[in-house]
Formats: sequence, structure tokens, C-alpha cells
Amino acid sequence: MFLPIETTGVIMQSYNEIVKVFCHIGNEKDMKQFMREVLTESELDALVFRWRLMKDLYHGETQRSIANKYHISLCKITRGSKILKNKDSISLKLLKKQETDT
Amino acid sequence: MFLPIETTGVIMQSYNEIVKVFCHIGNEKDMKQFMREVLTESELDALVFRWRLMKDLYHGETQRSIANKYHISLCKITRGSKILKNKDSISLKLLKKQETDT
DNA sequence: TTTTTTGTTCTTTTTCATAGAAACATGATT
DNA sequence: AATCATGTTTCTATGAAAAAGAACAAAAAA
Repeated sequence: MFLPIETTGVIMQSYNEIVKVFCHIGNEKDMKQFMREVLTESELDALVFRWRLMKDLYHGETQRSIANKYHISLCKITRGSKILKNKDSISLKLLKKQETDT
Repeated sequence: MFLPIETTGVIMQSYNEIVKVFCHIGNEKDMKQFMREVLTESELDALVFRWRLMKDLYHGETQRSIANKYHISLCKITRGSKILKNKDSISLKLLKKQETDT
């Protein structure tokens, strides 16, 4: 996105707001619907797929194995890989949490 | 992404999972970081901007006024407009809620 | 140390959302 | 009824971003 500079403040406010909104949606049904409303189908698919990739990486699958499994290129996997390598990664924490919860 | 949203299967499972994950992130700091990790910058920008559009529409601004303000084309606004016209819209409920809360 | 496997980065190609410019619909105002 | 403002939809062209494929780097295994 490329928005005129003068709108930056407003957009930043919207950014904080939508984070807040996401935080206060209590139940899964509403969350699911909200995500369908504010994300395009391809964005949602991409998001879900990215989560799937991170899980596979987290479970120790090699990048090439994942690439073959989903018929995608390696470069697509690097992103998720980088995120999980970051020590402060929230995604990593959430994956760990999910593991212990189930 | 081009993986059809099935009603069963690993992708659907990941979909339900990530909805659950979003639901259980309690605080805004983590939510913000998580969104930065699992969405690309342009996806996040698009999402935030879409929320901004919906707010403007909700407050009664005309589509043409919004288009001029942000220097975007009208066709881009139709999406948000359609969402808000649906009486079951969660976005609409959340906008109402935000209004009464503040 | 050489070979093999795995991970990362680079360049090119493809894809997808959007702009722009209408046309058409609807609804309000006169 | 005629006019004007607004909303919706369609079309092609364009540009930004994502992805592919290949080259390169690093690490592990032999």
C-alpha cells in the first residue's frame, strides 16, 4: 500500500484499533467470520497456509520435504523459517503452547 | 493461494487452529507481533486500510468522498460497503461496539 | 576432505489487486 | 418528470508483490 503521508497518523490509529478489535473477539465463531470479512479469500488462504508451513517446520520437517509435499518452491518457506528462528517469535511460543495443550 | 478451502483435511484443520490461536492471544502487544509474523507487510497494510474504509463508510461518508480522500478508485470501496450492508456483519457489530465503548 | 543434504539468496516470471474510465442503477431533490 | 448525487459493476492495462527456478552457502555425513 502506498498512502499519502498526511494519512499516516490516521492509518496508524486504525492499526492499533484493529489489533484491539482482534484481541476482544472472544469466541471462535465470531473470529472466523470476522477474518472472512476483513481478509480477502486469498489473504486468508495464504495466512492459513503459512501457519501450516510453520507447524511443519516446527515439527522438524526439512524445507525440501515441505516444498515437495505442497509443490511449492523453497523460497516460500524461508519466510516462516526466519520467523521461527527468531528467539522472540510469538509464533514459536504459540506452537509450543499448542503442543503442550493437546 | 490456490488450495481450495475444503471442509475437512489438513488445511481446514489449520484454518480452525489459527482461528483458535487468534482467539487465545490475550494482549495487544502479542497480537500486534503475531500479526506482523503471519501476515506480510502489504497484507497487514491492506487489512488496516480496509478497516479504515469500513469506519469511514460506517460514519456515513460517501464512497466518492472516501475515494478522493485516499486517492483510490471507487471499485475498491464496494467490498467494505457490501460487508456492512449485510445485517449479520460482525464488522458492523464491532464498529457499533467501538462507538459505544468510547 | 569430499560428497551430500539442507538452507538461503538472487534473478526472472507470473499473478493478482487496483486504477482508471466508463456505463448503468438507484434514490433524493427540484 | 427531470436533474443531480451517489452507489454498483464491468472492462482493460498496469504495477507491486509473491513465487518459481536456479545459483549459491552452509552444514552434516561419508
